[in-house]
Amino acid sequence: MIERAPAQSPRADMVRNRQLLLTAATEAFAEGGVDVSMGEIAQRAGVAKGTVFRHFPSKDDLLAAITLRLLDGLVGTAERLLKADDAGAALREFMTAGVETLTADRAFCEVIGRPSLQHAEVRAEIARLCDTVEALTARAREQGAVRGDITGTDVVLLLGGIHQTAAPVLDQQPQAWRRYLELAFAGLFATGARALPHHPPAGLHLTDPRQSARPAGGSPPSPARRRQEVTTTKGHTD
Amino acid sequence: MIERAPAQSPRADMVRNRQLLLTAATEAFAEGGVDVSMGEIAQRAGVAKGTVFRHFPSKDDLLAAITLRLLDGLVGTAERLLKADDAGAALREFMTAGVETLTADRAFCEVIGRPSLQHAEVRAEIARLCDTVEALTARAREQGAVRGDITGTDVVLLLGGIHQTAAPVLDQQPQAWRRYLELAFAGLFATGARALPHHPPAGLHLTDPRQSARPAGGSPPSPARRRQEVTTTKGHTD
Amino acid sequence: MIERAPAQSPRADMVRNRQLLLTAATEAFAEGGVDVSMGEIAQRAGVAKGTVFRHFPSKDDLLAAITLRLLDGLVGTAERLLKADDAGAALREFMTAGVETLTADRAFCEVIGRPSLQHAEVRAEIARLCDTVEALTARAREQGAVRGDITGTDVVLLLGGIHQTAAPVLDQQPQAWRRYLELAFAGLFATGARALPHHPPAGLHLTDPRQSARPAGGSPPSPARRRQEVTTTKGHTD
Amino acid sequence: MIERAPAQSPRADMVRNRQLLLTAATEAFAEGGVDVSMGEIAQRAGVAKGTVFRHFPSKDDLLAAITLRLLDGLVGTAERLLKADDAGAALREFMTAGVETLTADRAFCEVIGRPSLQHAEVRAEIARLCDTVEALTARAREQGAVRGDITGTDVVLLLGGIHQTAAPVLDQQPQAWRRYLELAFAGLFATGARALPHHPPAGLHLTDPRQSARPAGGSPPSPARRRQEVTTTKGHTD
DNA sequence: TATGAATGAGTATTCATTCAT
DNA sequence: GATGAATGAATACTCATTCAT
Repeated sequence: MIERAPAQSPRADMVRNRQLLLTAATEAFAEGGVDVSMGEIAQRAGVAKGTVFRHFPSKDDLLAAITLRLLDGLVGTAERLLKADDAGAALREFMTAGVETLTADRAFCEVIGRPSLQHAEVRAEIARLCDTVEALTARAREQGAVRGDITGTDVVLLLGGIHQTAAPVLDQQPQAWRRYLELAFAGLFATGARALPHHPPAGLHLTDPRQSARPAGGSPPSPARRRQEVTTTKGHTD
Repeated sequence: MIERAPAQSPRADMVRNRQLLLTAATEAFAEGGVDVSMGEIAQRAGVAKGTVFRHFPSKDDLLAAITLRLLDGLVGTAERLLKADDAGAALREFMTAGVETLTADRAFCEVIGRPSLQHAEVRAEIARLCDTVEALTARAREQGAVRGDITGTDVVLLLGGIHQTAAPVLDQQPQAWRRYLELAFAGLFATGARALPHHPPAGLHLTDPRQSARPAGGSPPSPARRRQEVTTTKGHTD
Repeated sequence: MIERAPAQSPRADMVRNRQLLLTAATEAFAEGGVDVSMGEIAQRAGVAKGTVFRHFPSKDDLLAAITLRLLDGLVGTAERLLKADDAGAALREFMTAGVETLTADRAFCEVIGRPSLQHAEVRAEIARLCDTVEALTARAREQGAVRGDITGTDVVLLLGGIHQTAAPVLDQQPQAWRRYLELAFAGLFATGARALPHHPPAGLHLTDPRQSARPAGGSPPSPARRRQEVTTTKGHTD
Repeated sequence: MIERAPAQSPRADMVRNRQLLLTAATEAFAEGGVDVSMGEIAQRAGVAKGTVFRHFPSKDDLLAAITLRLLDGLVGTAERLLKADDAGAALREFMTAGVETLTADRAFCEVIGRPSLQHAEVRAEIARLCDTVEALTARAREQGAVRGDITGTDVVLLLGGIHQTAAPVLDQQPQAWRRYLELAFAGLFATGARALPHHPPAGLHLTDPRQSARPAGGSPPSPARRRQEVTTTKGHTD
């Protein structure tokens, strides 16, 4: 109902809308977490609700797309830093970038933090991130810049942990994460410290959540659950 | 639907139900986060929905009750450890207990992590926890067991951070948090490390969420939002 | 579930649905009073519950829309009659139309009758009605057709009163209101009668109900009451 | 659980409670209308909810009991006035008392106004009231104090109408009903006025609402409706 | 392709009523 | 008889998703 400039290709508009949506959704989720409604995102992007669903068949797909963009960014950063001379400094820089990213995006944390929220693609990208960061970490280990028992997966996991440490005071002290990042560095670079217990996680090669059903005591998965398999963890029963 | 012990007084059943509810709710929230419905909790506890509301007039009250139990436990632990000789070991023990507690309860983290989810009582108890832990930390500092720039609030915040670090692999490796706890200790006890940047948070003396409205760019607060001021952050639109 | 005329634009259906809803709601409220549920209205209109809320974001809005339609009709009638030569006859005609309207709609009375049920818009329209009717009445007074101490607000109030007089026998004698209307005329046009006591109401310029809390003796306003500020007056306890 | 003074007879307490309840309920309903909850009434009376139900098996029964008391009062007043010399003045006095009673009790109006809210006993008492008032009116007619075409049922109905006229301004002008009562007198006593149209209602000998089902278009009476047959008119659907 | 109206399952919460103590 | 805990149907309202235009 609103005219659009006749763009170069018929697809130009679609591409534009996709960008608009990703931007709006990133912002919206960042501010409000995964519970922000599709309607609000549509509105922020200035498109109709139907358009959101044309581009992303479900809310989960949209969440996945956004998360992937962020993960890609981190992977890119890690890859770039792989070329730096000082591997310790590179690791520092990567982690700083990583925590900053998380701090800006609440939804990202929620998605990353809950296995049940994850798309296959996201899981794959997480694996890629872990691999790249493992390379980064390996170099730092070899250069003696980090303690020897630290893995790439540790580093990736720490990103979320450091962010979470500062999260409760985020409103009052938006930079507090820097404090806890430094504290983590102190641990990470404490080459003389006592060895870490418990073997390092094998990576975040998370299993498909659909296979790890309710551990115990739950009711059978109601049919109404079918929709929303991924987004919601709302158990329910009735 | 559930057998009942032939209790002596009508209160006996009520007490039992309250316990049943707290247990069921703790479990349910731990598994599914704060979005688990009251209906599911009722069912898990084997009572009718109305019974949940008789015991906890609103979902927030239930959440608060659960959270308070956990916080009380932590405060108790901290108080007990205040009497230990070795303040460093005491701090270690407190943090171990703390992270373990968190690991058992996802909702706890969500409630603690989001100022907007908090009851006045919960905020008060958090303050109390911070104070007690500050005392614990002060002793450790004085004994030279921890670096000098660590506060009690730092310690409390770290509990959530350490837990979060391991959370993504919780299903596969339920003990992974021990690894990151030790790593945190390495940072905390690294007395020679470089000073932490950014002054320590003043405590978790969180402000009343009703005063810190949506920061920016949001949609106008729909009137229907009025309900549920505390629990939900769900935006919506259409 | 219901046949639809093959309309030209998507709006056609929407308009139709809006009409369907207003009609169904008017009927439903007329029969059952304001306590009829939104679900029943949806069903009567042959639409889903969500559709009702798309058109009228809350029950109050629906009630207000219906009431406004009726008020508008009355204002229109009054304005038209302002041009008549015989002001007394015009007033008679207006009142006849008014009572007839009310008789067709119970909810209208409940909404008009209770200050606490009112939308700002409804209050404004009531004020407009009073003003127009005051003009009508003033002319009748000047022409000596009505007693001198009758105001427009009196006339508007009488509409509800006359309707109410006949309401208990509405089912058995749907035209009984004509009898009481005539009786009211006899009072109104009784120019020689003794003066009315108590000064006339200043108009129905009702105050915002949120400022006039429970007068006395009540229970403390439960927080859960916040929702539904307008529609319900349901106290509760337990 | 609370000791009570060992009253004369074992029933003394019951009688007391019944009074307490009737008083509390009258007040509560007067203030809040029929939607006040049984819980609130119990609380106001200082008894437990169960006690309310022991005395009045359902909310309708309680409502009926209260309404009967008021009706009884009116019948008593009418009977007393039957002995007065000046029948016109007696009628005036009766109506004044009647409207005043109504004005003090919102629930009474709701119950009287809606056939569907009525108990058989209430209907019988209304009939008795009509009869008594008919006698009162007949005397006034015979004395030429009222116009000849006015019946006792007219008078009873007018009570509600006059009250309703002033109801919308009740908060601001609690005495406004006197104005409309006088206006009604002017009509009633206007012996020279034109004859009233439409034959007078045969009385309020209302039919059992259960026999006059939904007139048209409604949904089938849901089984869940069975309870609450009288009180609620809440249709519902889903 | 974009739109936005319609859908309908889901949520928290209320309240009359029942029943064990 | 009194108590108050438990019940469960009902209600207003939300939101992901579908589908006609």
